[in-house]
Amino acid sequence: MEIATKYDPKSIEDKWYQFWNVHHLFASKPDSRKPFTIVIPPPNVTGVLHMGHMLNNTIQDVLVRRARMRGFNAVWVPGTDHASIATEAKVVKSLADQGIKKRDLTREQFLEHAWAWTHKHGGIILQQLRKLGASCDWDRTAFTMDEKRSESVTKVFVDLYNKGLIYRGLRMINWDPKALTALSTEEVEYKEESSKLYYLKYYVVGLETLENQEALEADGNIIHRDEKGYYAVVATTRPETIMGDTAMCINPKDPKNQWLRGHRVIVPLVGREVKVIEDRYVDIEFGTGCLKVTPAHDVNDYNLGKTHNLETIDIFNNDGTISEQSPLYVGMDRFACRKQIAKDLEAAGLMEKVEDYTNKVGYSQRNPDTAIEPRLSLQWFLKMKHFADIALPPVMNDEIKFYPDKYKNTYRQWLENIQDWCISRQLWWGHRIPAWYIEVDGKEEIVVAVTEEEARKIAQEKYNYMGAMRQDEDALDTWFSSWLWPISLFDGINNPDNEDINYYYPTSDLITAPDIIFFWVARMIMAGMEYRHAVPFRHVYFTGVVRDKLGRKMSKQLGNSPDPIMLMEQFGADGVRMGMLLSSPAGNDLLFDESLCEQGRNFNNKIWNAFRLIKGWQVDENLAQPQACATAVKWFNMRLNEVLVEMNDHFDKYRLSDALMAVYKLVWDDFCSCFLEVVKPPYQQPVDGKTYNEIIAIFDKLLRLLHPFMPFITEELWHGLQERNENESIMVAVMPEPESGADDQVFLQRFANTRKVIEQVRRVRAEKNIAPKNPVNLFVQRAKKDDDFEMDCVIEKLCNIPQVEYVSEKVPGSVLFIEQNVEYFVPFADNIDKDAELKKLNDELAYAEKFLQSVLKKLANERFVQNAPEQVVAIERKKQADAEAKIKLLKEQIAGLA
RNA sequence: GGGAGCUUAGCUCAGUUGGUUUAGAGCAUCUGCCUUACAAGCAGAGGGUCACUAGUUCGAAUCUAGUAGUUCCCA
Repeated sequence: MEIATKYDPKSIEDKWYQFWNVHHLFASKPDSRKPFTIVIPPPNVTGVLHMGHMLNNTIQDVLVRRARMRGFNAVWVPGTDHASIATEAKVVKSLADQGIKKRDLTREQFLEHAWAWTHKHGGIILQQLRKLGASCDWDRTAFTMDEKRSESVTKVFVDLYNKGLIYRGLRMINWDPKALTALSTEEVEYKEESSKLYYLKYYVVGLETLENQEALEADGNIIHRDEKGYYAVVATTRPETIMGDTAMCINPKDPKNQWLRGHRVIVPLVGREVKVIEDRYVDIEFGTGCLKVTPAHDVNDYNLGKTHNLETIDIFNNDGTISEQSPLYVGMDRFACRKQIAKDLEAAGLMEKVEDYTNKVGYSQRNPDTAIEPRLSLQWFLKMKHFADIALPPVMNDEIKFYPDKYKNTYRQWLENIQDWCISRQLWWGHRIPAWYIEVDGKEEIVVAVTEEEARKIAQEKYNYMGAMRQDEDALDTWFSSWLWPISLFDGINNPDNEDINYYYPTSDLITAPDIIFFWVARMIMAGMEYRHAVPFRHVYFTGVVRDKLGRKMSKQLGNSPDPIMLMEQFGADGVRMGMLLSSPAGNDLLFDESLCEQGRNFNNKIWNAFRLIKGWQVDENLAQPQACATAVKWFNMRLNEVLVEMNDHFDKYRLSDALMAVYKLVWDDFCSCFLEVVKPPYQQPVDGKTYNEIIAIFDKLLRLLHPFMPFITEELWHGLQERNENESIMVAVMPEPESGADDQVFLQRFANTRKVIEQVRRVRAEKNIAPKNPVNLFVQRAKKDDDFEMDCVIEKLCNIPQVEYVSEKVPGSVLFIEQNVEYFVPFADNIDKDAELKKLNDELAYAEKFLQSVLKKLANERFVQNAPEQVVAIERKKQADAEAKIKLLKEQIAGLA
């Protein structure tokens, strides 16, 4: 059989993915086995695969494949999210490119375009996941806006409204002037930026003459006056909002501004007279201690306005331009207006000074270039107190475990300071709010129901109303559907007692990024507790952020994100999977570098070639098994068992990269570099049947162990290893599990020591430039033990030594080394570099003596001997004895050479 | 401003209850090899004052406090 020397992933990946699909190996139905459920964090329906998805979905696939092989009825449910704001923005832009304006379309027309767009671009990402090898149950693919999911959302809205948990109210909300919609507080991201602090003059009304000399002269007053009169100075970062000023506020305890008490001041340029109010809220230290109050455009000012009964003047249109309510600059953009007003204030002599200033500005998460505008608006809200109360305990008592668990803190903090969730969005792409407005006796009433028919019924019953109804124009926040995902995927809202939901819920693991812990994770827990009275998942594994090797977040703007599809073409899906996993310990950011994928590809190639080696052998069933092979097989099986224990432990802690590294080293260092080298028959000679079968069994186990990490190559080789039935797959083969008591620690230690001897001999060969094909001799200065034959044959094979010999005397003319306080001699009559050997021995001696000293120092300390546990002292005494023995040997060797 | 985390080899990270750790791994580096599965490879080697300071202890990478740097979350 001819097998290529290099592994070519391209030729096999599609073949096996199709094979799995055709044989329905990803599909799951409830049965008597234990379920293992993962629901995919639904990617944006019109999105394309990026490195974050690669990491996230690789991890999910590893966990699902492993669970499947461990006998669980594993299901991984895929789907996509409608991503209201992002998708609507894309559709609006695409329409604009065709010369169509959204506002010229009806809601129905727009939605037609949006669905067309979704059908065209939707699901690309799910196709791409197939390339990665994702073993999703594709028959279950869902979309947050498909029929079942939409129905679930509507039902939940109506239910929560009826429970009094959803209300509609006028509140200060975060407004995105680009997307033209309200946002929740979570969707605002604060960025630090360097801006200006403008100091504006507010002249005091009617204070041309000094009427109250005493107040003016009181201690601490800081009084401003120029030829036009007395004035207060207000520091602001947003001078354009002065058109909405309806008061000026000072702190009643601020000595600087006592003289302003009870006066009125004139808003610069605007000319409006406003009163000076007093409130402890004002920070005395900030700026001058005088605060301009704009109740329509700042949350804190709004609260002041409520307390002090101030007028509210909304000077902005919804797109961030100046509104007709403003006396000046109508129609101008807010930022253009800021520049202009600064100039005009300067020109009018109303600007005291301008300073550089660093402040934090809130930006829209979905439109990172758009500063959000606080705005008073009528929106729908979900009361969160109740949900915080039910969602906190399961995480705090570890019913849901977070990996890493530091996120418990973050979670608790958020829930303890939770604000009501603004769930309405002024968008069309999404779930339309099931609320209808009617006019009863000149008053607006709201009817909330799942369908219009039902709404009509309620209107009639409750208000005896049969007239026209107008449905709310707004859609719901996308997260208001995502939070139901683990339930709605199994139709658990519409059919709360169906077989699927009862079987698959609660799900097992959730794999997601920490930046959506509030948006999604917390809210899923809330929905789960509310609608299933049970947690939605047992474990939450927060992946790190994929960064480039300079530590920068990957982004389109920087162009520092590789194309995952290209990567997979270059290194193979298995290679990329491995690259993703290798350097991503749970919760740590992953500094991605293509070289990691290269490492993955190299590993694939290594396995490929190990396979080539084994399959290239002739087998002779009549040959007796050589001792070296018997030893190697015995050792490797024990070693494998050890690694199985280690890997299970890593998996239990969600340390996937450590689990992968453990099997990586097992395959490369133990299996390829050691085991195969021992059992490898001499050139062009056959291998004995017993050993061969054992090798095949071992390789089979290794492939199964590797399968969750690298599904394609393992399936290919597993089928090449021996004849399989037509529908057999490694995907559903049994995962090797550790056997307790299978490994003999003494034997393992002996083998480890043997490997050290081998290394020493190889070092000697390397130092002396002896080619591997030239045999050398090895003499051991001790009596031969009964079981030495087990290990000697391994040394002989790996070092090309005819026979290991035991002697009672030193062997002159040798290079020597000490291992486990036994002397070994490699005779080397020709040219021993005495000086070099002496130097080496002296260095070793110096090291050993220094070590002995540190041990003796410890033992000389009475308090140590008295206080430390007996065991610890015994260990130190053993160290002492060993060191002394070694020093003795070294001294002898030095004497012998000199 | 409040909170949480991090700082160990050139890089990315392990290091479980303080004691077989004068500290491990992978990658990278250096040396020698196209040896018969693999140069996407083989054999070998070098590399660290565990951020800094003080303390607790017989004993500190590990515990405590402070300092510096850094990341994230919240306001």
